[in-house]
Amino acid sequence: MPAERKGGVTISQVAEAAGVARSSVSRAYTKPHMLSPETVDHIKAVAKRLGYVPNHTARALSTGRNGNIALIVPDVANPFFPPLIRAAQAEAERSDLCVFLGNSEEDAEKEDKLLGRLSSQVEGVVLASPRLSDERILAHASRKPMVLINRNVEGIPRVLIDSGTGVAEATRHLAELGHKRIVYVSGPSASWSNKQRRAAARKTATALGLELSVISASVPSFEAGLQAVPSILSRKATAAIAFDDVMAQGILAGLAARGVSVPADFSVVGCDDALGALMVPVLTTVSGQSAEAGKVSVSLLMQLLQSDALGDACYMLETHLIARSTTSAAP
Amino acid sequence: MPAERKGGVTISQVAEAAGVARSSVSRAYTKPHMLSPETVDHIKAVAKRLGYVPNHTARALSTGRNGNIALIVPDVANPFFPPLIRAAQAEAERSDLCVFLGNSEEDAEKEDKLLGRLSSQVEGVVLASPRLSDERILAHASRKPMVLINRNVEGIPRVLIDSGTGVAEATRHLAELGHKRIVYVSGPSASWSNKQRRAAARKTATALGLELSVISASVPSFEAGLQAVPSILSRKATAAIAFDDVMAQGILAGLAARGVSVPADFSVVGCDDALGALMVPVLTTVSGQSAEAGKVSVSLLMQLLQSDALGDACYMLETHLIARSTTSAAP
DNA sequence: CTGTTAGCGCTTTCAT
DNA sequence: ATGAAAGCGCTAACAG
Repeated sequence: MPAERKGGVTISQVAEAAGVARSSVSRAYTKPHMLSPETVDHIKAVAKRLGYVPNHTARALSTGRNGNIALIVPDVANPFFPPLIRAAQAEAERSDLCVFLGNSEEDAEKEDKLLGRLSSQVEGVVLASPRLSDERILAHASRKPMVLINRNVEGIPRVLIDSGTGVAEATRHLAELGHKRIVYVSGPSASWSNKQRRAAARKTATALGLELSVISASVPSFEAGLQAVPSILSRKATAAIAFDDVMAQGILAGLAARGVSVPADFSVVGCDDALGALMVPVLTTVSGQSAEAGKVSVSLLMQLLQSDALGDACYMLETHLIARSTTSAAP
Repeated sequence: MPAERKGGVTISQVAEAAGVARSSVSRAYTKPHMLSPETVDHIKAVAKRLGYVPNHTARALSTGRNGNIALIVPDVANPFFPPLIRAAQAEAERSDLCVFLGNSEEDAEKEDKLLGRLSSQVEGVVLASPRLSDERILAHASRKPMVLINRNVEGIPRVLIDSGTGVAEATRHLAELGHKRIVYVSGPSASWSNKQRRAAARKTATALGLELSVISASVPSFEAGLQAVPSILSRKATAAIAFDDVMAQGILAGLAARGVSVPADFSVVGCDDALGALMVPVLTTVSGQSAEAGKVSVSLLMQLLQSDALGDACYMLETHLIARSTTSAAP
């Protein structure tokens, strides 16, 4: 039994047992149309009887293609990513690819290492919300086909979730509700999305005559949101736009703990719609598209793998405000 | 440039450039102690200059070990799993393993396929909350080292989160609060955890003289929880224990929509503590341990890979009630 | 259609 | 301490 578990049946054994050449066995699996139907049947029958299973590794070494891709994310546990991962998986499966998942823990160095470690066994990689520098990203991209999610590096195919539009809508929404002072609670500084959101909030606020101040957090966590609350309150703001839903949720909790009721006394809007309608009260947020991003990214990667030249592909995904119950007229 | 991207530097090129044999280059990486320090330095220097990176696939073919493991879960997007995945990753990394992630979409057949597809390129697999039959699991386990999470199949190393104790505590908690009629909102029928939780609820309820009825749902989703609400209410129950936090959240939402206030009019408790304290009101739940399970499972797998015989390992993780704010005295 | 012959890039005895 | 040579299991020209 341990013998069966070890190694396994090889193509040669099948070939001998079937009385054909090794190449025929190989062809029976990869190019059946090149063999007579009877031969194929015969070979497959013998193979099955022997319990033959093609060795993926050997095939990969020979062909140079391993049928794997890597997906690297900053934090699997951040609810923004699971839908993305799920969709990417599904799309990969359509092309019969397996996916390595890498978790960088929001750390640029770790991301770098993962890229190095994984890239030797995949055909391409999709890098989601990288915290790495443009230089390093370019370096890796020059060695392996790569597509980026939520990072705008020219020359590398990328899918961008344009949360700028959604955040602008959110800001306008708050303005219309009569808010005058609002705060943007910032996320990771290396995050493209964060820069984009902050810029959109600032621009719109200025255009509308709102006062906007920014509070910084490095990691987008519930905790970070919670801790931002005293600072938010001290600025006499009546509404906050958070980098993402998780932080928004933390802000909600912090507000509740201080007896500030939402949305009566204070309005908050999140980003990504990662928590969906799971909460009570239901969070006003900016739509996410993370699943779509996951899907599109691997589909782009597929194209990249086939045509090599994909040009300077940049796929934009629209977002918009989803007004639910954490925003209302300014107190 | 595309030339650089193709293939890559091989051991032979390094050997030639360094004026040594291929085997020496190999040894410089895998058995440095067999070479003189100077030779190692020299080789590594040349290798670095050339941008040499050992080819994982070739090495795997030669050694028979690929340094990969597979982790298969029913649903990445279910908040129970991300922490598990994260912890498993981290533990795998400690042993310098890469992990393939498989998502079965709560579907037994898909799980079966994934297992087949992945097992040819990994050294072992950890199967979390499988929906597959014991037979199929055993079949796969006989071909590849495997450890199970939340599934009790004798002979296969497994880590079990004993939510029975926690659910019993929860039931007792409700009894003490004066609830007389409670309902257990069931999860996937193929889930070991579900059976265990239901059994614990039933047993404790009986012992305490509570009336317990069970409502079935096949997929543990927010939606499923939401849809269970009419049925729950029709049974005149005053409290519900849900298979997991996500369903509990759905129930909360359904209750809110019908104007039933929690915990004043109705109490609900979840399971897994997957949502942590992210919600308002904060969910009373049974602790989860999913991260610990992820960690322990790959650590067990490591042992299994080394010693082959691991005996009938069965690692139990304790759980207990976390009383927060969705439970209170019966109305 | 099918067999022969080289490798893919690396590890690993076996010599030296 | 280092080199030479033989594969790991499979695919891919190139012949027939």
